[in-house]
Amino acid sequence: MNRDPDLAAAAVLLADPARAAMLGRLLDGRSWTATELAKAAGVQPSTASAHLARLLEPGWVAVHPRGRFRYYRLAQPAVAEFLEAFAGLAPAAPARTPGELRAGASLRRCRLCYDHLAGQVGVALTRGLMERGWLGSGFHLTEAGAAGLRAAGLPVAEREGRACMDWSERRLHLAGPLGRDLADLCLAAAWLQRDPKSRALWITPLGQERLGAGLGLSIQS
Amino acid sequence: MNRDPDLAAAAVLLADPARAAMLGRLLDGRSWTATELAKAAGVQPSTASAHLARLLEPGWVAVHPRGRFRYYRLAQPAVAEFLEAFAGLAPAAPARTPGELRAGASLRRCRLCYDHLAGQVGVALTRGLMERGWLGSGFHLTEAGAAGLRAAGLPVAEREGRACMDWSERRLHLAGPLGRDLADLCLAAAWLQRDPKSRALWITPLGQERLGAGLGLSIQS
DNA sequence: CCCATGCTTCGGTTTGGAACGAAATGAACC
DNA sequence: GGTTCATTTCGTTCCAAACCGAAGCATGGG
Repeated sequence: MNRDPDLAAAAVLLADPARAAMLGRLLDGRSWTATELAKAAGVQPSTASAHLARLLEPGWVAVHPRGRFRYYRLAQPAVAEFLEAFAGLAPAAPARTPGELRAGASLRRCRLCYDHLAGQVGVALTRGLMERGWLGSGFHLTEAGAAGLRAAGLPVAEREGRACMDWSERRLHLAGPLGRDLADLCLAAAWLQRDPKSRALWITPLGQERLGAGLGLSIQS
Repeated sequence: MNRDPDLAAAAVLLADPARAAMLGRLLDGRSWTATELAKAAGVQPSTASAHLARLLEPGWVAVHPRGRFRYYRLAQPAVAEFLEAFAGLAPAAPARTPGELRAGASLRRCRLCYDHLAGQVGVALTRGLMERGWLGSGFHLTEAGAAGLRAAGLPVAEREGRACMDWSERRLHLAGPLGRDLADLCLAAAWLQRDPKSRALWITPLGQERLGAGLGLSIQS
C-alpha cells in the first residue's frame, strides 16, 4: 500500500524557503559558514542554525569545524544532483529584474553542479565526447577518450563517470569522478572561471579557443 | 543570488504526507477517483479535495470528469519520473510489518514507473538491450534492436526512448515512448501482470521464459 | 586575561495550513 | 421527482514549525 521511501519526510526539508536558499548556495560544491548561509537565506543566525541542524540529521549536509568557524557543505554529490533534478520540475523562474534575468541566463549556459559541469556547456561537452566515441554508453571514458582528452590538454586521472540530469537542458550530462576531474582541470587551466557570487562559470577566451579546438565545441559567448 | 527555479514552492506540494501518499498512488499511471485517493491518504474526502486542488493548480495532476466521478491522474510522465528520482534521496523505508517488507521487495524487483518498467527488471532489461547493441547511447532503438525485439515477440511501434533514473537500483533505465511501448506489450502478452493493489508487477512463468529466451534476462522469481 | 566574534541553545510569539464536519452542488439511478 | 452517492466549498479548530532576541559556549586575537 505504501510506497517504499518516505517522500514527504524528505520533501519537508526542501519545502522551506530559507532551507532551499541555503541549499542553493551550497550547490556550487563549496563550503560556507553558518553566518554566510544565514545571510543567503535572509534569516538570523539562530534561525539558520536550526535549519542546518535539520539538514545535518539525515545527512544532506556535512560540517567540519575550523577554529571558531563551522563550514557546511553538501554531504554527497547525490544531494546536489537531486537538487538539480528537482529544479527541472519546479515552476519557471519568476525573474523580475534585468539582473536576475542575466543571472539566470549565465546559470543556464554553464554552471557547477556540485563538482561537475552542467548547463548548455556541460551538455554540449558530454554530447561532443559521445559523438567522438570517447565516452561509452555507461558514461565511462574509452581508451580513445583518455588519449583524446590528454591530447586536448585535459589529462584526466579518472575514467569512471555517471549520468546526471540537467534541469535547464533536460538532458543527461557527465558527472561522477570523471566529470569532477574534467571540471577541475578546466578551472585549473583557466579555461573556465568561477563567478564568486554564484555557481555560474564564465568561459575565458582561452577556454573558448581550446574547447573549440580540442573538443569541437562551438560556444557563442 | 537566487537560483533560478523556486525549489521551495515545488517541494511544499510534496512535503505533506497526505499529498505524497496520493501522488504515490497515482504513480502507477492509472486514474483514480478523489475518494479512492482520500482513502489511500487516510484523510476525509473534503481534505483530499483540497489537496488535489493544490496539485491541480501547477499542473502536477490532471482531472477528467466521467459522470459523477472525477478521475485524477498524473498530468505528465515528467512528474512521475521526478517522483521516482526523488525517492532515491528519501530516507530508507521504515518497513515495519512483514507485509510491508514483502511489498517493498516486489516494488524493487519490478514496477511501473508511470508507464514504463522500473526496478531490477527494468534496469536489467535496459542493460540487456544495450549490451546487444539494440539500444543506442541516446536510448533510441537501433535497426538491429527493432528487428530483435520483433523476433522476441515485442513488435514495438516506437523507436524513441529516454533515460529515467531508478531510485531502488540507482541506475538509468528505459523510459519515453519506447519504454511505454515495451511495458504495454509485456502486459498485453501476459509476460508481466499488475498487482491490483500497487504498482508492482509480477513476472508470469510465460514472461520468465520469453524474457529469458528472447532477451537473455535471467530473473530469479 | 579579557574581549570580540561565530555559532548554538532556549523561550516565547506568531502564523500558515492541515484537519474535520456540515452543508451545497451535481450526476445517476430507481 | 426523490434518493443516493461522489465531490467540492465553507467555517472552525488546532498544531507544527519558523522566526527572533537574549543568553550561553566556544575559539582566537590583542
